[in-house]
Amino acid sequence: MRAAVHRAVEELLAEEVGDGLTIPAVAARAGVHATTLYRRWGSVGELLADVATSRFSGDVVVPDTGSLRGDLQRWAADVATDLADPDVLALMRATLGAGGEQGACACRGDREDQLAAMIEREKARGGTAPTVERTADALLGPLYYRAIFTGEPGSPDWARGLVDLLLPG
Amino acid sequence: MRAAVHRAVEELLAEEVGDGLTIPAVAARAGVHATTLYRRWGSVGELLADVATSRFSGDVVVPDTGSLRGDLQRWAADVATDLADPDVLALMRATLGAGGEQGACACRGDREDQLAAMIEREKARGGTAPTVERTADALLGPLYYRAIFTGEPGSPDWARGLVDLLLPG
DNA sequence: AAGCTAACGCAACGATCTGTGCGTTCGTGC
DNA sequence: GCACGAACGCACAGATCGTTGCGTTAGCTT
Repeated sequence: MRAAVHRAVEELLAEEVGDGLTIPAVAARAGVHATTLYRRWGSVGELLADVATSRFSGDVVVPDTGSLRGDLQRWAADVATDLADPDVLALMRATLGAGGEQGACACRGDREDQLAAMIEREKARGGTAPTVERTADALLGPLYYRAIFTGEPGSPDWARGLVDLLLPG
Repeated sequence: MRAAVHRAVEELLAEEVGDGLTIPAVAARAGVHATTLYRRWGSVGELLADVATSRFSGDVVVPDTGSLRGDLQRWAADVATDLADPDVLALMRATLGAGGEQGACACRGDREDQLAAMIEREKARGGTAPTVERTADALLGPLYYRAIFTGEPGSPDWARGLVDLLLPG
């Protein structure tokens, strides 16, 4: 039932409904009653934040290639591929608009945690690594900026190039 | 009259109305009739895109300090200060959600053009400069990412630090 | 097995939004 | 001076949304 609602939201977003993404519309598509949605989520914003949390958490596995550079390159390419999906873009834009602060953070998912995991692993290997903050600035910043604010999301190759600009050498 | 509507939109956004930003609400605040807004803009999304275009175009003057590093540092600090305003944040989030692709591009305003102007000036001086694309990745990316997706917009000092990471030396 | 709580379906109401037709006003060009 | 078109105010109607109250069902505890 929760799964049906989530699927209905993603389907409606994929159909360019724009501001037509309302509780009754989602309920009709999911085959449940609008009352249930009002009770469980209360508003479109909270529903979208919930969908975004599910969508952006755990969908990208943390790679383990043996080196920080390899890990980050693979991870950045995966994120770029994910952000290139128009449906994902529509979900993020709608969540940002209706979900406020909570929705915005939901769009990040656990991606900064994934960065922290890779950096921690490199340090455990005895290597040196930039801070999580700087890595987020150099990778997540451009990745999300291009996806959201420009019509052209970055390619996986371009994402890999970001890693080369971040790491020395 | 157009100015009154724009002011009404910004006021309502500053009041955390959330999804209560509707055409009738804006019309009542601006002292005009909703019919006029429906005819001129058609939807909240187009209205927000219009407001965003006005807000994000020409509000930051291109500095001229004599060096590319100085120009970029000053410009980045100005943009960071601008993005730290909660009202600006609310406007961007609402525009992203309701304005679709058009609204998203409106949030960039002419900031990439400003970057291009500074880079062009450095080249006219005979100096070397990174491409506009890479500069946007290194500056606009982190600036916008932190403002939109995290609750903590970057400080002007942090923004200046981004320039040092971009330029060699 | 009986009771209880939580969750969902259902119907109805009030409020709000979206869109249309008509009259008026203001500015422009002949 | 006069005709014309664009823009706005106004009132109204259809449609949709958000909310409440009640009945029913499923699952869990005792």
